[in-house]
Formats: sequence, structure tokens, C-alpha cells
Amino acid sequence: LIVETRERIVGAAERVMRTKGLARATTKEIARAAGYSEGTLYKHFEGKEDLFLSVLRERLPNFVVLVRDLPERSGRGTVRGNLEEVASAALAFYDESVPMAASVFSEPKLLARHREGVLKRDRGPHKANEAVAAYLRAEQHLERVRRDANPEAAAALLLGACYQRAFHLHFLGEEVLAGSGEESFVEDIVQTLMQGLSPKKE
Amino acid sequence: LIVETRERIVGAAERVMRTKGLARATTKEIARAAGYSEGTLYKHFEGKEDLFLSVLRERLPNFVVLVRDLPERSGRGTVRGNLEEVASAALAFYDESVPMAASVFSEPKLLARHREGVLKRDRGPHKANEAVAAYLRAEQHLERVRRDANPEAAAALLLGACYQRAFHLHFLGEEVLAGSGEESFVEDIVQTLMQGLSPKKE
Amino acid sequence: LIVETRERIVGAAERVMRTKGLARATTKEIARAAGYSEGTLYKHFEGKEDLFLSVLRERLPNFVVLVRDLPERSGRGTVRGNLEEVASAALAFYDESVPMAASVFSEPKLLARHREGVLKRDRGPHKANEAVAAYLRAEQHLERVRRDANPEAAAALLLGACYQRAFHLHFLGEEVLAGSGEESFVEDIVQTLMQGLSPKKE
Amino acid sequence: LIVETRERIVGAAERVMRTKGLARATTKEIARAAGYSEGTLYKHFEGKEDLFLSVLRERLPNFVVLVRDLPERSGRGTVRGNLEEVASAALAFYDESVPMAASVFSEPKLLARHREGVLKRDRGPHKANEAVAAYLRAEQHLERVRRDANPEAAAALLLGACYQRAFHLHFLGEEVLAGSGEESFVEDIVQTLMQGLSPKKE
DNA sequence: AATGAATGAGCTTTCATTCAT
DNA sequence: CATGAATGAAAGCTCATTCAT
Repeated sequence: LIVETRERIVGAAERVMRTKGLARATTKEIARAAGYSEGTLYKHFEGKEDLFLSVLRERLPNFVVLVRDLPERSGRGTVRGNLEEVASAALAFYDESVPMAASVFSEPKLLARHREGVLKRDRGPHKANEAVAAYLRAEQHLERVRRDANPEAAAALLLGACYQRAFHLHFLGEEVLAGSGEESFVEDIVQTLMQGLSPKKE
Repeated sequence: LIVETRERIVGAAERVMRTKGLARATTKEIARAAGYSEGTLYKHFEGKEDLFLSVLRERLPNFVVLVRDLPERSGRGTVRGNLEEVASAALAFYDESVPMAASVFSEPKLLARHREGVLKRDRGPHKANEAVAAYLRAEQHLERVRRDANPEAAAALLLGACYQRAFHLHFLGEEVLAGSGEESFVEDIVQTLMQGLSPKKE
Repeated sequence: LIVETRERIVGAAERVMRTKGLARATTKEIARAAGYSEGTLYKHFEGKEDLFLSVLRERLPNFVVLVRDLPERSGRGTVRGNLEEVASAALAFYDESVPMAASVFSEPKLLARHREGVLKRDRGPHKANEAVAAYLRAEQHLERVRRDANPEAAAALLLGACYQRAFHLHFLGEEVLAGSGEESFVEDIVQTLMQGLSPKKE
Repeated sequence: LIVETRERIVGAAERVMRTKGLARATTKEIARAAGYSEGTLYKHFEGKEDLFLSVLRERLPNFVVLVRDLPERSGRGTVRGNLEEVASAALAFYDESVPMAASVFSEPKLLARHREGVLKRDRGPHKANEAVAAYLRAEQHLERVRRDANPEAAAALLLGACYQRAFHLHFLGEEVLAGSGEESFVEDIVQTLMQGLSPKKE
């Protein structure tokens, strides 16, 4: 089946991109990983860039899908518990997507075309922030979140913390970021975000 | 002067990396930008990787320096004001460093050697988080920050938000991230971080 | 019908050769133009060269046929009129055949095999010259052409002029060869050929 | 010397074009013939097309130069003698240039760029015709050529005959064009052109 | 009879690197 | 100290051709 071949190639490309890096993801390497000849790549994709865009489109884990139905969870469980779940999922997602997403910055043309595609499909990493903000706004209406809190800012803080942690983990290696394990990290940031920094009497 | 030549080359390399991307930062392009011949690059650097590492080491803006003396500012001004300053500086810093830092993920070997160098020099992006955490801990002793707050988590939230925003800006373009300008973004996240999300009576 | 398919392919190949040139007349392009798959080409032809030879054999306009019965026209009309007709036909013929005939010089092997086929079939561009020479010889016997004229040389002059003009037209474009239109060109060369250059008393 | 290298490459390219044909004139073959690596070609030429254009510009024998001073010969020697010399030179020139000039028709883009260059330099094969026509016009003033003869047409006849003969020779091989050797061919066409075909009393 | 998935050889071009000057 | 001519290796890509269906 033709779709199988295509899929195998995309999968191989993703694997090579993850292991050798975008710069070493050559057509030869990808073909070998896919078990096909180089020529076959060009029967299924217009060129290397087209293939990479397909990988980016089809293989980047889709966080948005996970968070899309988040607003509907407002009112259920505890806010803290829900945010911890979100943060956990975010951590896992960013952990997977950071290396590939970051790679793309080395090829501005690829970046531009990827951005274009993302926006056309109304996707993008910022959509996750919007979903979390929407959730918080819903909780605000249920008075489970401070009336004067800023949902967008809160979402930025929460997801930003996860995002940066994923980046640091990949950049520095796990061993460097000592102290907090993943769970305690999530607990700590949610707790801190919930109660704020200001002393009770300000 | 030999040091001048070296510096010119590093500067040219940085410029090319920023404009054309790491993948298109070829020796030919860099030599042309520097106004020297390709051969000259090899009198001053062992090879391309060595040159890139020098760029990374010498040209990545050094946020750490800016935040190093932050703990000493505890007790001065307001916590909110200090955090806003930090966030503003972070935003500017990340904005400059994200494209180059991200690029490096496309070349695992380069990434590994860069990490090695960073750790050896006891630098790294996480140092900024540590400095902010140290500052908050100091403010805690002065009782300008809740006694039970988690300084590391707070630092992660604040800087993470800035980090992700810089990333989104570069990935999506400024026009997409509508709504909040830079200043209001800083104000909003600091305000939200200060007061937390929990309703007053929890 | 199998012959239809074959013909369609030959036609498509000719079209591609004329529009894209021999070098860009790839099997892919030809198959697309014919509306068949590449594989189909190989059911009807042994290979690309075989296909090209078929095009050359079957699609190169056959001037010889036009001139074959020329000698029989001796004695009819005027010599001048007959030569003008021949020149006009030659011009049209060369105009169509020059680009393809010239192309073949880029592939010596193809040229060799084409020549071989042409000679085997007792065809070839020089046959036209022979026919015109035969016609002139016939007119000589009728004393409508100087007794001491050289029919072969005259044929070479007449057809050569047309040949070169076709070549120049294709090489330089119509706009460059200003001055004489087609009709006047034919009239002029025939007139000049008839009366010669020598002053009346030499 | 750099110019030596360039020249050697152009020479090698010409040799390969002549022996293997334009289609088989690959960069690898040319580099090998020149005694350099393929990479070196690209230090001296922008690409293959650029190299071919250089060959066409610099290595196509320049007939125009030979005929440029032809008009000045008017009045000297005999018209017949002068035309025989021109025809001989034309035959030699066309013999050398036909294969390469014809080749170019297989690559329309190359043809277009070559034409452009030729016209820009005010060159081109038709210039030879113009020179011969100018010569004949001068002889007309000296009354060594019929007053009512058409110089352009006469030039077209003379050079066209040579042109076509060169083409036929290359296309069919020398053995096929039997009968007239080169000298007698030249003599015959000049003689025929001089005296014309019309019987004395028409 | 026609397909179309697949290929391997070969293409043009770019790259980082070397070295005599 | 800097050059620039030169290179070998490898890149992305195209080609004519095969073959099971």
C-alpha cells in the first residue's frame, strides 16, 4: 500500500531527526532507515523540505488536542488537581516536541513554511495557552479562581514553566537539573501559582 | 591585530547564524561576511565547530551576569517592581538568545560540546533561575514574600513564562501573539504570580 | 488498439522534444504528455533510444516524398516557377525539421543509429538535393536550363540557402533576420540563381 | 595562474562536447579531461551552463572575423577567385562549428542564453552573410558583378550551400556524399552562381 | 495491456578543509 | 598573517528501467 510506504518514510525521517538531528537527517540516512532507496523518497515527497514539513505536521505530538476539552472540565475535581494534570501533560508533551521544534530554527526557510502551515491549520503551541486560559476563565465564573486573576497570565506562567523545564532538560541533561523530580516540580509550581507570593497582609 | 581578526570572524559568524540560520552558516558565507578568505578561518579556529562554539560562548548574551547581583537587591524597592525588572530583562535576553540556542538542537554533537563548555564554566540558562530563586529566598527572610512560598517554583514560573513567550514570538511572528504588549505582559504575569489564583477564602 | 497507444506515445515524445528539447525529453515527461504511465513506454519500445528513433523516423516531415516526383514536372510551367515552389516547400520543411535534426547532434549514439536507419531506408536530406538536381538535368535536356550548368551545384545552392535560412531563423529568432520576408526571399534567390552574377559581357 | 586553469577547463569541456556530445558532457567527464576535480569547475564557473556558454563564446571558430575585411578585397583578384576563397573558408568553418552549434538545440535554455549573448556582442552566423553581401555590393559598384544582381540573395546561396554541405557531412558521414570532393564542390557552386541557370537567350 | 512502486546509477552542486605561496 | 587554488566527500535530486500485479 502506498500509504504504508509514505508513513514508513515519515516515521524513518522522524527517527533520524530525533537521533542524528536535523542537520544530519540526510536523504540517504532517511532512506536507509526506512528500508527504501533514496529515489523512492522523491516518489512520495516533492523534496526534503516537503518531507520534513510532513514530519513536523504529522509527528509532532499534538498537545492542543489534549487540552482542547480542558475548559469543559471546569467545576470538576479541584482546580489544583486539574492544573497539576495539565502541567504533567505539558511537561510530557514539551519534552517530546522541544528537540524537533527547536531544530527548525536552524533552517529559516523550513521554519517559515512550517509556521505558515501551522497557522493555516489554526494550530500552534500558543493554542495550548489559550485553552488553559479558557479553562481558568471558566473556573473564575464558578468562583473557584480569584475574580481579579488574569487567566492568560496564569496560563503563561504555568505552561511557560513546563516549557522552559523541558528545554533545560534537553539542553543540560537530566542530571544537571537536580533536586525536584517531575512530580514535585509540578506540585510546587501549581501550589505556588495558586497561593501567590504576596504575604497575607499586603 | 590578531585578536581583531578573530573577533571579526566570530562577529561575522554570529551575524550569518542569525540571518541565514545555523544550517546555512557555511564557511564560505562566514568568510565573505568577515571580509577574509575561507583559509583564514582555519588560522584562527580549529574548524567550523570550534568557531561555532566560540560564537555560542562569546556572543550569546549573558543573562546570568545581569541577574547575578539580584539577590543583593532584596529589601530594596518593591518585590513587585524588582520582579518586573527581572521579567523585562529576561524577555529581552531570551528574545535574543532563543534563535541561536534553539538552532543548536539540529546538531547534537555541537549541542553536546556546547553543554560541556557551559557546565565547565558553571554557566547555563538555569543559573538565571537559581539567581531569581535566591533573590526570592532573601526576600522571604525579609518577610516581603510569603514564608511558605517555594522560591524555585516561583522563579520557574516567572522566567518560564518569559522564555516561552520569546519562543512563541520567534516561532509565530509578533503579529500572531496579539493582545498584550510586552509591558502589560510583564505586569500581568508578575501581578498574577504575586497574588495567586486561589480565592481569598480557601 | 495497440497501434493507437504506440502512436500516441510517439506523438507525445515528438511534442516534448519540440517544446522542451531533446535533453529534457525524459520518459517521465513523455509518459505524462501521452497520458500513460512510464512503464507503458517499455511495453511498446525497447527503451528511450528506440522511442526517439521512432520519432525521428516517423515524425520528421518527409521532404523527399514531396520532391520525388519533381523530375516529372520538367517541361511544365516555367523553370523559375517550379524552383520557387521547391524553395517554398524546402523552407517549410527545413523550418520544421531543423530543431529536431539539430538536437540529435547532442547524442552521438543516437545520431549514429539514426543515420544507419536513414541510409538503410535509402532516405536522408541529401535525397532532396538529388531530386532537384535530377529535375534540373531534365530541364537541361529540354533546353530550359543552360547546357553547361551544373545541376548538383545548382541544387546545393538553392536548397542550401533555404536550409541555412531555417537554421538562422531558429537560432536567432524571426525578428533578427529582418528585411526579406519569406516570399521575397524565395523570389530573390531563385532570380539570382537563374541569371547569375556575371555581367553580360565577361 | 588562474587564467590557465580556466582555459584548461574550457578546452576540456570543448573536447568532451565534441567527442561525447553535449548530452554526455558531464561535469565529471569534463573535470577528468581537464585534470582537475569537479569542485574546481565551480570555482571558475557559476555552473555547467555558464561553462558551456563560455565554450560556445570562446571556442566556436569565429568566421565573422575572417570575412569582416572581405569587402575591402573588392576589385582585387577576380570575383570568382574571391568567392572561391570565401566558400572554402566557409566550408572549413561550418565543418567545425556545425556539431556544437547543432547540439545546443537540445537544450532550449542554453540556446536562448547563447543567442542572447551572441546578439549582445553583435555576432552571429548571419553576420557572415552580411559581409559577403557587402563584398558583392562593392563589386557591383565596380561593375564586376551584374548591376541587377541581389547581393543578399547571392550570399545566402553561396554560404547556404556550404552550410548545408557541412551539415550533411556530419550527419551522413563523408563516404555518403560521394562524387565531388571539396575543391570541385567549391568550384562548381561558384561557377554555377556566376553564370546562372538561364539559357543565354531567354 | 497498463500500471505504478521501486530502484541504482549517475547527475549537478556544495561543503569543510588543506596547503603552497 | 592571509590568501586562494584545489580537493574529496557527500549532499539533494533525477534518470531510465524493471517487474509484480
